[in-house]
Amino acid sequence: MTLRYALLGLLTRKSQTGYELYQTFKQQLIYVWSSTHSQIYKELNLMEKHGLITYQWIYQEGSPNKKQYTISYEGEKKLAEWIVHEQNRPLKMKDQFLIKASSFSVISKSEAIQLLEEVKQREYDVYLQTKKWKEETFPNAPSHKKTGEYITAEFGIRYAKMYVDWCDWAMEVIKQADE
Amino acid sequence: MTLRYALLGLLTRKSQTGYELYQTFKQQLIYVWSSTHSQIYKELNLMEKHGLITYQWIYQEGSPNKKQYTISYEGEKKLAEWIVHEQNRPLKMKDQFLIKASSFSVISKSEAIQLLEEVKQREYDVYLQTKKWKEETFPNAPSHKKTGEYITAEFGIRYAKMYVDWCDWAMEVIKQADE
DNA sequence: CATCCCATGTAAAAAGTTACATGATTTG
DNA sequence: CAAATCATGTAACTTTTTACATGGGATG
Repeated sequence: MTLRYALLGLLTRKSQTGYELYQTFKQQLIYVWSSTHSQIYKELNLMEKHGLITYQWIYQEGSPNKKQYTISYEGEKKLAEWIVHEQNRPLKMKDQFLIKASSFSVISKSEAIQLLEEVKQREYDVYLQTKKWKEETFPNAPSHKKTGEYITAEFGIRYAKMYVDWCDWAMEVIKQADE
Repeated sequence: MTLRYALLGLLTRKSQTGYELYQTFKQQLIYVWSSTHSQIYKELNLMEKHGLITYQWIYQEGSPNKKQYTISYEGEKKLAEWIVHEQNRPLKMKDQFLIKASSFSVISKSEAIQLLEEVKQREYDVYLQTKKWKEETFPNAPSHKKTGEYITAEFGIRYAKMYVDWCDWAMEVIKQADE
């Protein structure tokens, strides 16, 4: 059910298509919630049937037509209710690389360092990209209306930065460890 | 399949039961990989059938009997192979609270701050607990044999610390935001 | 006296992933 | 000329969650 509220939340920012919502998950919310386009399209159809959102077809020449979704009054009411009253659940992480890292003792030091180098690069790219987006989108701290977007962007930046720094630290630890 | 290798990795540290493995996921690996006991018991049974692990019953009086699993040579070989050659997948996060945070504009500033305060406390507890465990378990940087455990513990500490600091920052942002 | 801990499992339901499907336009 | 982007969807499959099941011992 959380996906439903994640989508409702994004639709309070502006009316948008399933495709755009998916892009936001991939680009701005990787450290918040992950989803796939097939899941999002399915959920949007259900949400529309439940009256939480409405849509209108936008006809385009050249590009495929698209469905622009708008949150309903009912949807906004349910969202606010959920945020305040739904019991908090612990986060769930699935980080394949950290599973590998937790077993670094079964591979060589040089192989471990190479894997860390690759992941560091990946996280550093995310860091730069998210930081750039946040600085362009919010040159100053925004009003309460945009706080949600602002603070989650900052979370992403801090997460990626923490990951990069940890990679550097871990490589040093491995280099200096006794065999 | 990643759960399988996560379990194999933990079994390289020492022979242990499904129950103990589940405790480790809950306590030491919350920011790495999450799983449930039902999934772990099922996977261990499959892994045993595939010859990746073996087990022996340990009979106990008073407490229920338990199955102690040990990684096989085959299992260790498959694990090392997987770590080096399995293609890296991007991490997948499911953080219900950050979904709520991303929609803070639909609730009041005071409600948002209360939610942040609760989550901050939760993360701070994890921070203290993980830090204590790491300092007790590794008074000094360990040899390569224990690097995996050491660096993932450090990751957990840094993650929880980052989360706590971000909560403080976010509360300030919300307090100072225009309505 | 209720709840938690230990310890293992099964079964049903929900959520999530991957592959298939279409097709014009743009980019390298 | 291959691949990526835009745009939506379905179907099969895998993974994950939740509930059910058992039962003694310890804790509050």
